[in-house]
Amino acid sequence: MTIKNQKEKDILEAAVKVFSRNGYHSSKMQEIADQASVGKGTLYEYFKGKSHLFEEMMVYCMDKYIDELKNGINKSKNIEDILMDIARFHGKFLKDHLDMVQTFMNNTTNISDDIRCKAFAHRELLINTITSYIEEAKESGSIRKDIDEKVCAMTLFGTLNQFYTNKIYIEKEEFQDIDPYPIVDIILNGIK
Amino acid sequence: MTIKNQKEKDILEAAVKVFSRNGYHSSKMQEIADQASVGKGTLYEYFKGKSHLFEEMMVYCMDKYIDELKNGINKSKNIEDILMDIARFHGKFLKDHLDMVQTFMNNTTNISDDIRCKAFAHRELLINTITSYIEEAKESGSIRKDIDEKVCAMTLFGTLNQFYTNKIYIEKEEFQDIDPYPIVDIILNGIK
Amino acid sequence: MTIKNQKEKDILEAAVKVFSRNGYHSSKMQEIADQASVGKGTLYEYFKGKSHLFEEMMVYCMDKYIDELKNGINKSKNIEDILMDIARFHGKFLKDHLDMVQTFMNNTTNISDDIRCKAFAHRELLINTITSYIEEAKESGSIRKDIDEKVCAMTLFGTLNQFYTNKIYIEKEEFQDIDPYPIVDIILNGIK
Amino acid sequence: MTIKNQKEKDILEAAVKVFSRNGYHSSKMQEIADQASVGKGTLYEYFKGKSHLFEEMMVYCMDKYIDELKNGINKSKNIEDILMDIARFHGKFLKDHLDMVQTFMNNTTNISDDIRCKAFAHRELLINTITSYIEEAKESGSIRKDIDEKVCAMTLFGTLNQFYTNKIYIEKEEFQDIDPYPIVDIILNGIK
DNA sequence: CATGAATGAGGCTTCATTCAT
DNA sequence: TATGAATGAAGCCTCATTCAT
Repeated sequence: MTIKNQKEKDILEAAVKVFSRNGYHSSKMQEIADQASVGKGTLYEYFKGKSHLFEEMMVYCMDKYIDELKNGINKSKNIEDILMDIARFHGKFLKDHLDMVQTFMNNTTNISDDIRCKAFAHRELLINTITSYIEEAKESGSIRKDIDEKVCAMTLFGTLNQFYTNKIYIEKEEFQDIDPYPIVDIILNGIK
Repeated sequence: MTIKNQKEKDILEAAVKVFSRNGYHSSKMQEIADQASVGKGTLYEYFKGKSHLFEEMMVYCMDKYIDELKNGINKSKNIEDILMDIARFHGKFLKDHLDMVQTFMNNTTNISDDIRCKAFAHRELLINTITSYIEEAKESGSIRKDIDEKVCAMTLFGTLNQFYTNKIYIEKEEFQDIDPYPIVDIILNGIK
Repeated sequence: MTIKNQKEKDILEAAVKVFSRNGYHSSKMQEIADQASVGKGTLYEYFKGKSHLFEEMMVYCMDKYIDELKNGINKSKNIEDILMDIARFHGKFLKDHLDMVQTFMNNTTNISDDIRCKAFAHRELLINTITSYIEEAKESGSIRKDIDEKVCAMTLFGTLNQFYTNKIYIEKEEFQDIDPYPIVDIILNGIK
Repeated sequence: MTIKNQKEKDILEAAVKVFSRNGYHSSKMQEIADQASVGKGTLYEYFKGKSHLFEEMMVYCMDKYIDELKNGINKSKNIEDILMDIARFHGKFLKDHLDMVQTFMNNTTNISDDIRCKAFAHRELLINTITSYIEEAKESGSIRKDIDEKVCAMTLFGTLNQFYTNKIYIEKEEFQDIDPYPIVDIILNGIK
């Protein structure tokens, strides 16, 4: 997907906001149109329908996440710094784009099989990006050889989501105040 | 919630199946009624409405999960065995009640604020149950004193979900074939 | 209609209360059953269905009204006393059976054509009863010979309803405090 | 309420027809849409829901009645002419807008308390308009000083409704053939 | 006789999508 | 290209009625 023009981007940003606020089914095309300051019909000039808009929004979010992740991580660092970077990046990304990420993370079930599949594929892509960092660290020798890098990425990713979701929704903490070190510590050193 | 009679249980089991298949919004009361082999009106004899049925189903799932978890874990074992037990239990529970757990794990966004809150509260309860196991292990000295047991529980829980979700939806593996040891290994020993 | 037994009467009295409170469509069979302290199914032992129960209730009310009217009016009195008697009786009947009369008066439109016709027929019967009093008074010479007794009855009846409805619903007056003399005065003496 | 455009008016006119035919509860939104030759959804573009449409229709009828009443009565006439004018107007209005008036007059019970209150308030407004005519006649000396003008208005109004309802539904007379003089005669001169 | 659990037809309402302007 | 008025399919829920006990 290439963003054709500013209006398409406006609609995507509006979609991110609205879908994030309400989830897929509770979001109305009218609300997205209002948020984007365009007419309802205009949405259909740029996107085939609601589910298409949702998918495009997911891709848009994904790209943004991965782009920013790539720019935010300094590969030369050691594994501990990399994990902390990823964790902090995840936190910062949540802080800046909370709505996007939450939408992306949570909208897996209450949508059609088709969209659900695409969502999983996107999530996979994201995990693969993290996996590649682990892989490099493994090759450089800073982590054990017998670690499956994908399992490791999933551990990190799943934990971060669980952790931040909890902090946000249950403990109502501010992002800047959340210290991801306990998680990184467990992943690095184990609990034993 | 106490289950008054068999029909109420039938409806709950049907609700679990249908909500799990389609998520909250895509599930139709008619479909749940069909699945339970009762008339549509009968649902309303037992539950005030769709959202009420969903909530009751969540509680029903939670209770089942926690009950079975408590029965499935032998507390006298060492921490490694406990983690493997929890992991295997999670896997077995997914195998037996895949639909329930997935519904419970994923329906967080596309629902009303009210239901979402309850869902988070239930998830919290579940994590607390796992936390208590970690706590005991910590007290018995089998894990480091500086570990936050809740962070540890979240790490385990988030990872297991991520891991199994991936195995099921992406890699299409059978539950009995999934070995959770790599995850337990990371959590126990770290990746370094 | 002859009232078979006490239970049938209980149901009719309950129907009067409930239909009066809520009108035809907002009254539920369950509520009538509760009010009569019988099971919902029992209603159908005595009445074919809701509309049948409504009709029977109307007849029951009508009979009660006419019976009480006949007993309450002393025919030997002069026309002024008769009109005041009818007015006061209407007032007292409203006081004692407000619910019945209001139901009877107002449920003309929001019901099926069939029931509506019966309601009109009942209303006609009621007006005819009043008409007969006017007729006697006309024959006894206490009112003008050129008065159409039915128009007179309708004037009285229509006015009383308008008057009492207004007092009850708009001015919230108590029945015993309502003096119908102004109406009787107008009908007797005119406004000129 | 200001009528925004022709379509809103079409819907209101359709609502008048349908509600009049069937009453509130037996009228279906689909039937109103069909009568107005619009889609069912269009009703909801103009009115929040069924009860809102009903209320707006009542106001629409009221305004129409009062407007036409004000234009149809020549205030300079004596009281007899005024009463005959009001009676004939009521008859003509019934002839032209039978459905509206009947709906307005009869839908008092089978509706929610909220709507019922509004209906009473509207009826009150209508009676007040008639009252004002009586008041003027009283001030001009053409009727007795001891007449309560509101009681008089209610007498006229209640009687006309009773009278015309009877003629239409029981005697099936045509409007143009109904002579309201007998009523006016009673009100003017009394029955004595 | 009496009951009330079970039923399903029917209606209000929502909202994604279309299309004339 | 941009719009938003119009649409109608679809779903939740109510409640009169039935019937097994």
